[in-house]
Amino acid sequence: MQLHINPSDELPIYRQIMHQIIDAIAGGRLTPGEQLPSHRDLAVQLVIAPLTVKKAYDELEQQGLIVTQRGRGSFLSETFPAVEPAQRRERLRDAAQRLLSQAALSGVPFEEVVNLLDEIQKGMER
Amino acid sequence: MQLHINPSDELPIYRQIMHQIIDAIAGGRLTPGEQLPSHRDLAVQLVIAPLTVKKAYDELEQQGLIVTQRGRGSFLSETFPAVEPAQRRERLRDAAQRLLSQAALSGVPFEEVVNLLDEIQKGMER
Amino acid sequence: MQLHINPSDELPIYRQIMHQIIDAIAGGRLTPGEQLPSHRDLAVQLVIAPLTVKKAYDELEQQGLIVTQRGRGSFLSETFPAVEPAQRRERLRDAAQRLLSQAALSGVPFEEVVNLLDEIQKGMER
Amino acid sequence: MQLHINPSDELPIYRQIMHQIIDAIAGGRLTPGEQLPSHRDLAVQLVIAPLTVKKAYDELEQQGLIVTQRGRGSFLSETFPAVEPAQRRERLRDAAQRLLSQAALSGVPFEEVVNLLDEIQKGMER
DNA sequence: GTGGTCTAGACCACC
DNA sequence: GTGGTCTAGACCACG
Repeated sequence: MQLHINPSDELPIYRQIMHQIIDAIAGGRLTPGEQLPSHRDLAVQLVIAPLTVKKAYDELEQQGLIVTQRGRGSFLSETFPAVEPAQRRERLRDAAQRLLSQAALSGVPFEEVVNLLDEIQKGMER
Repeated sequence: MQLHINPSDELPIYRQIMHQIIDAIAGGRLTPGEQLPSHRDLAVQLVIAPLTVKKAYDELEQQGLIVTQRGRGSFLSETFPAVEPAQRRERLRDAAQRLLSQAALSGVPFEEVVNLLDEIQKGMER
Repeated sequence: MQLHINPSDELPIYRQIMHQIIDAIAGGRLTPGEQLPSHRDLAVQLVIAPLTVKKAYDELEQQGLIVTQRGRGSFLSETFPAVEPAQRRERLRDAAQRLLSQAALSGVPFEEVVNLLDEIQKGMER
Repeated sequence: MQLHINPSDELPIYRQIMHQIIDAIAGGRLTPGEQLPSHRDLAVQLVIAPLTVKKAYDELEQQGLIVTQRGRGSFLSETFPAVEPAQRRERLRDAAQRLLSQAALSGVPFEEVVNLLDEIQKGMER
């Protein structure tokens, strides 16, 4: 798994890590049960402090996406957490709303947004 | 214009205000040239510090979305700024990526996402 | 609110803090909406690193017991999170099981355990 | 004797083993003088490292709950050690405190806790 | 003044 | 080797 972080991004580093792992799961590039790199290794690879990676792992664990075993390592959950359907729908609507606002403000027509999504979707299935 | 802010949201209050104004523009609920409430009035309405509203207005002005005239008030720009096409595309792709990841993780199929967007789009055109 | 921590306890300091706050809520010594001391102040009071207190607050926030607002402080939630009844019952049974095992092994008769609980219960209602 | 361990529990595996053996003694499912499975056999059964089981046995031996005879195996003590009454009382009070806090936070009334204990107690006497 | 993030490094417990 | 905790201190963003 190859992660890229940008220290000068507005988003905190630990959240960038979280997002990329979440995206990798969603895109099927990480499979359930798979072992993640140790937080120390990943820290070396990304040239950041180990605690920063650990914080990302900790939050993912609290969300139920990964499981950590002392002395063994961190692993992707076998079963992902069930989300309240109502809340899920609500959140998705928010995100969709935001996407369309941004597109409209940038002058990108609705059709192009759908095309863009199609394109990304195909990339994620790879 | 009715705004809703959530002080315990991760997003800073001033950014919540910015987003909602931007969304209102994108959705056509605010029209070019229209006058915005004074930052003091809006602060009273939202029960927050006036400085916080002012910061939101300041940033929007810097982005060229609103124009402030001393002694008269703040107004929506008549002409919205051209955004760097490459950057615009990049940002939109990020937002789209995030939307699809979220959907995939929640188990919402791609088709439903497109349906959701369709639905929202129709609401915004109203 | 007076907290006492024991650095040489087996339980991590941040968990000792969590437990004591949870106990204070359960015992009604902290009321919904009440502001907690800033994590820096509490750190000074307990003579530990601020990050350690912050970690306790962070975990409590993720559990929905407290709410944090940037620049304002941390507050007890107005509404405590609803726990899955099944899971709640399960956990309580575990804890009860452990208590009785411990008592039996120490040779404390069942009646005395109930007396002890009575006594503590009265203390918590104060 | 059937043990169940959970590698992703916060409690170390060796302590999980200790607790379950202690609980089995307290509940009368293990009788004084009885032979325990060899640490290797138990390790195979639980699919964990033999060293981990050995550590549990070692600690139990140090506490005087089991006796190990070289070449013969490990056995439950015939006489359980006397625990410092003050310390015993202190520990029990802690556990009871925690139980009541948990119940109060979950909205379980005191009477139900006592009922739950009654129920378990009857199960243990079996 | 508040919380939010990050660092560099230490020490421990576990497997 | 792994994760778990804690420190002391820095810098930033927010209200």
